[in-house]
Amino acid sequence: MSDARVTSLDVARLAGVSQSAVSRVFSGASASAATIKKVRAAADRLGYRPNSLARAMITGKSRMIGLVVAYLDNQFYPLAIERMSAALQARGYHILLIMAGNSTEGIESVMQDLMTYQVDGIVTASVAISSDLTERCAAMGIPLVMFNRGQDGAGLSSITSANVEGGRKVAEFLIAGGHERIAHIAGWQGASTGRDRMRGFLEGMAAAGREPLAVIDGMYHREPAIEATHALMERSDPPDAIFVGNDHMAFAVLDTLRGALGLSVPGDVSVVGYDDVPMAAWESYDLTTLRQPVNRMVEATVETLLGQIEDPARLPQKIEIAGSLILRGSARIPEGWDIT
Amino acid sequence: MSDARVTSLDVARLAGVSQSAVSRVFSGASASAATIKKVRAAADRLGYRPNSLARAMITGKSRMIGLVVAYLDNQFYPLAIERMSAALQARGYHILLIMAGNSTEGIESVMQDLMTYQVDGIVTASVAISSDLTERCAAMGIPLVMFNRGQDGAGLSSITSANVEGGRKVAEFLIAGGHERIAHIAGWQGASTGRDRMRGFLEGMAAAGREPLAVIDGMYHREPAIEATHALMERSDPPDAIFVGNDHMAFAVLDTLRGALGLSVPGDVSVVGYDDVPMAAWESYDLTTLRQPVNRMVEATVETLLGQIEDPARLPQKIEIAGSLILRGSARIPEGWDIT
DNA sequence: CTTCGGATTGCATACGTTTTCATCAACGCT
DNA sequence: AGCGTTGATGAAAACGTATGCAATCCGAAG
Repeated sequence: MSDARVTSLDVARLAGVSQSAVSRVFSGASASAATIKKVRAAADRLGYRPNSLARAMITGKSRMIGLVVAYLDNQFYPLAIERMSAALQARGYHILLIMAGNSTEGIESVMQDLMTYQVDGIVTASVAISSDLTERCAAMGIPLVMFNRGQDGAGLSSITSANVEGGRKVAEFLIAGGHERIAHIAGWQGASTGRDRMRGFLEGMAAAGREPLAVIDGMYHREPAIEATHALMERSDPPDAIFVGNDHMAFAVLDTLRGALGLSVPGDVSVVGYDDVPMAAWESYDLTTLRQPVNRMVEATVETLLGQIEDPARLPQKIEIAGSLILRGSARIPEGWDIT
Repeated sequence: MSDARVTSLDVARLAGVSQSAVSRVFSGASASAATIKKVRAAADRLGYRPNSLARAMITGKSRMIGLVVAYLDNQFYPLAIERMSAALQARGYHILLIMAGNSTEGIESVMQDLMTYQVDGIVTASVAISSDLTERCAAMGIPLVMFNRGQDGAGLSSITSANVEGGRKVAEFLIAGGHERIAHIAGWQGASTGRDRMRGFLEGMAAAGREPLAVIDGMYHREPAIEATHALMERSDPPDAIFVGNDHMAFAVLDTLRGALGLSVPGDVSVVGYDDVPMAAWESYDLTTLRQPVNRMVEATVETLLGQIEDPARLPQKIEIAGSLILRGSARIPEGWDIT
């Protein structure tokens, strides 16, 4: 009914109590049963809800979390956002979403923006930030955790899957499958995930005395991955297996192998991805891939972040979550492996 | 350096001016060149940035937009979010993101939450809301625009593609292609988009004196669409064309036809989708589909919303944006159509 | 009946900004 | 020189809430 915004003072007047009483009822402080009843009744009648911004001013806690995401092409991120949002909402937090592209200077200003909104914490997903910025966060007492990307600086938390181990598992799997010429279309080498997966892969190969046929940076994008596939298959000694740095690129590789090149998978080439996004299970792709456990990663992210918010003295953590290889139809399966 | 939060008063003291002067410099009000210089210098030294929440309290404008999204499985929504975020950021707005699932009572409370954060406006994407709630928004003077979903209530804005017309176009296309038994796996009939596309489709069929072989509600989800595909193809008179209510379901239909059923597309069955998400252009699917122009829809959404924010007297609008049929390989193309 | 203690309550202040208002200096014009 | 005009500036109020502090109330214990 009322056009104007209704404040705690309006409620107080209608209920015949002081403004502080109203505040106490809604902030859960102690109040007599009688007041609570009167206040609730008046509030319901006026449709009153406390102003979160005013509340944030006084308490110093906005209950908002800044979420900085580079892009959403890769299905992994929408999924992660969905889960993260649910987890945070369940704990009474809200998400201030920022899309950052991948320009470093853009990030800088955007993060500053976030801070002016007094967010209680920041999650960056697949985004690299300058150490200057992390220090600034630390100085302002804003906890920061990097999701799915590590960084060397000491003072910050990160949650990733066990990328090195994952890369190694893939190498072992492909070697066990009897592949002779194994290539790698790597994740973007500017990101720790891409580098770590590659490192693990190379270690796994080396441990068996093997070397990759070739390694090409696919930049985590579709087009470069397609080009890389062509480049690999045009060689005189084309690979009989390709490990691709993430599922998003692996789909492009599969499309190219089967479509433009008319090859059979896994008959001519085995393909293994990384992530296990839902689409990897779709019949058209049926992609063998190393699963990143989104749920557990999100859970850890939220836990770490809120932990640091509630207890600022808590030290930053770097958590790695192990994932397992999901066997599907895009890669030859070694004897006996499917029983595992 | 400083652990504490730095306020305009700190800057004022360092610059040797009053707090109001600092405020004026940062809010763009008039000030002498001398003061501006002093204030800027002091602010830079302290790393001062105005507190957006305090600013919001006083101006009554938080420069935050609430974005309520049901789910992100369908690639159309991540894409839309990405665009919308960019457009809003460019105009100095920020996004408060809420995931709402599809439970009606969940929406209710979540929207209330949004309002306590004093958002300047709300965009709902693919979400239905009670008329009670729209009234409450109106009463609080919070503009609301529904993205990709219409609703009959008079007082609210919505941006959709021209769904009826789109459905009709698909019908005409499939009829022109000489298909004899045309079926429809419809979008969720609880949503206006699903109903409108179906209505247009039926109108188009009727205009040619035809009737659909069958119509099944696919709920906009993958599983129901797969079941519907099986149900259709098990008939004694299976369809030779299927119009699917959106791309997300169409991918499931294609997977099922080609995979489990071993059929050829478009040899045995033509398939047409709706949305034209990027994935529709991928080689594996190569889906003929009716394009929803995301960019223009987002542009219109932002325009409408900000228009209403700046001028509250502006009337709500229902905007429909026409899309065109994108011809690809999943449906037989009528003689001469590809030249269009 | 008095006194003590704990639970409630109201008053006033604080949070960090924008904005109105009055003051003041400077300046051009008659 | 006097006067009005303009532009800059500081003091103070306001936004809507939480909370420390003092006052008050109530019942129970003595």
